[in-house]
Amino acid sequence: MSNASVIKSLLKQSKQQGLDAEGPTPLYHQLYKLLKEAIIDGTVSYGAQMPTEQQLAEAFGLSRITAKRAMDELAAEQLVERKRGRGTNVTYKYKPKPVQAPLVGMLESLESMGRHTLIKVLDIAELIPPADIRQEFALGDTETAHRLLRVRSTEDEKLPFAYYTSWTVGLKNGFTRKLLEQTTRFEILRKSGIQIAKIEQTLSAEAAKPEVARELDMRAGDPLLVLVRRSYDGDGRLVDVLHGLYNPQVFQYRMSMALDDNGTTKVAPKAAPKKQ
Amino acid sequence: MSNASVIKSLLKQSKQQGLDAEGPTPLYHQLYKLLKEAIIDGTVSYGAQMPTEQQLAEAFGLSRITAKRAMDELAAEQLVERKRGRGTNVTYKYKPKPVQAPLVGMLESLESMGRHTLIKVLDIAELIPPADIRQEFALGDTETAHRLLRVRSTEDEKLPFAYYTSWTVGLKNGFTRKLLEQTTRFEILRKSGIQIAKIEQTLSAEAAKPEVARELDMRAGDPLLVLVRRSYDGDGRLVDVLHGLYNPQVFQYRMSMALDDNGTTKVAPKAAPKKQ
DNA sequence: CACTATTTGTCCGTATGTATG
DNA sequence: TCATACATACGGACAAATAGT
Repeated sequence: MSNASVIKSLLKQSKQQGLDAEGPTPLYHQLYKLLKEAIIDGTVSYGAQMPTEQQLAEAFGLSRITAKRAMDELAAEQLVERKRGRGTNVTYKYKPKPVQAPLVGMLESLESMGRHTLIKVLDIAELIPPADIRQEFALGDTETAHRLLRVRSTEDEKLPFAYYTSWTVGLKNGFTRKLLEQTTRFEILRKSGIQIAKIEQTLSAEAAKPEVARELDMRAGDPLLVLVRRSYDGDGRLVDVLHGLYNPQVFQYRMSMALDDNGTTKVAPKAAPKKQ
Repeated sequence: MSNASVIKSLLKQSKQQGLDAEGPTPLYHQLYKLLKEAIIDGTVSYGAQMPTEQQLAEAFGLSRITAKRAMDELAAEQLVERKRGRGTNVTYKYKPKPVQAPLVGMLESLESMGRHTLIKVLDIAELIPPADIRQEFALGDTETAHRLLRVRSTEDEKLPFAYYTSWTVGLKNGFTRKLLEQTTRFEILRKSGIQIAKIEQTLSAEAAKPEVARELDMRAGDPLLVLVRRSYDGDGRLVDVLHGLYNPQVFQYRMSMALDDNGTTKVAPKAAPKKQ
């Protein structure tokens, strides 16, 4: 029996997700959901024979009718085909997501990726920052800083994938739209006499706010990859805070490490927009 | 009427989540869940009066008995207190999470952080992987791999912050619970004759599925930081795929870089659970 | 004190859905 | 397919506690 292993695999799965006879959701629906997942994610593949009603009933400890109903629901959605005397076969074709193409280019820093991406400047302003930012810079209640709102997208597909909010102190002339679209922010700082000596980066995740979701072509509440980068000058003073919000569908942060025998690591971070 | 606004808010919520009379899960349970969320996240606060059974019934278009049952379930969990003639009041105290403190400790790899954390093994199984994993390992339709489900939490506060799913091929004896709780997975691989020579890590973000949310004490749909790590042996063969899902409230990935004049970087990744 | 409105508690009868053997 | 048991959901009716007039 080739499907003996299939049943076994499903059973183990059920221990995790649990078929709960006590819970409020009906058993046939729990089983249906479990089977559907196994089909959708390709655990049982196209054309494969599903377990029989009898086998399911025994394996999960339910009656045959309950197993039948679960399978009927699958059939109603055309995920399987049922034939009297022949059994039930999967008719859903699992489509693997386009494999993550090996990353192009290699970038030392998440933000300095001039070539194949496009920057749109949403806003340039010098204003009083919110309390948390003021505290980080140790600014007084009325002191100002330069805030930038920008969106980065792929040049070819015009697919927006990053939303940046940055706060900078100690700028003489501020930013201009033209400068920002041509050169990097890093360069502008350097020309303004500010030399970055150290950066601290933190990666996290958060839900997209509506205004960000709109710009990134996502829905509010969708998960975002978050990069917070604090840049310090030679004297250890914080001069810039950057919040980068990335659509994880399009952009991922990637790094590769070679291990020697001790387990010591050599790290080489890379990052790039994925190919669709 | 002071609770008019509460009802209004709940109704809007219901349009979001939707009370579905057709669906398989019973109405009283759907309503119960909706109300519970509103209480847990502080939408209706401690001591506040809940809508009456009559109001709920009208607002959601159900019978009083159904509304009553939902409220009774809340009372059974001591989330509310019910008194004849007086109504139903919230007895759950919403606790806002304290502000994130700076990180402590330093770790070479996200997974090898033995000291101050605790691992719980949810499941050990040898089963047929879903198609995407099978493809990565180049496995046939019936070949199996070893799957581990684990949860990592802080030792002191017992605060779960990471949910690991890992797939491993080429294991002789599989894993045992005892081994996993004592030594690292990395060690077990080494003893099984598998030497890891290179790893590839990708950081991303995704929404929490219900079974993960449950283990991490979060809500389904909440954003998670995702680490996917592929480990290769000396011959460049993929031997292990690890999916780490991290609660970003508790855990962040941090790295620090020193810059020289050229902009060349020396990277030192660190990661640690935050202090509450 | 009674009277009333409000709100929950309890019970009935009925129809439909779920699950078993 | 059938008979059976139990859960869900509805509408209605009445009782009991509470608070205000």
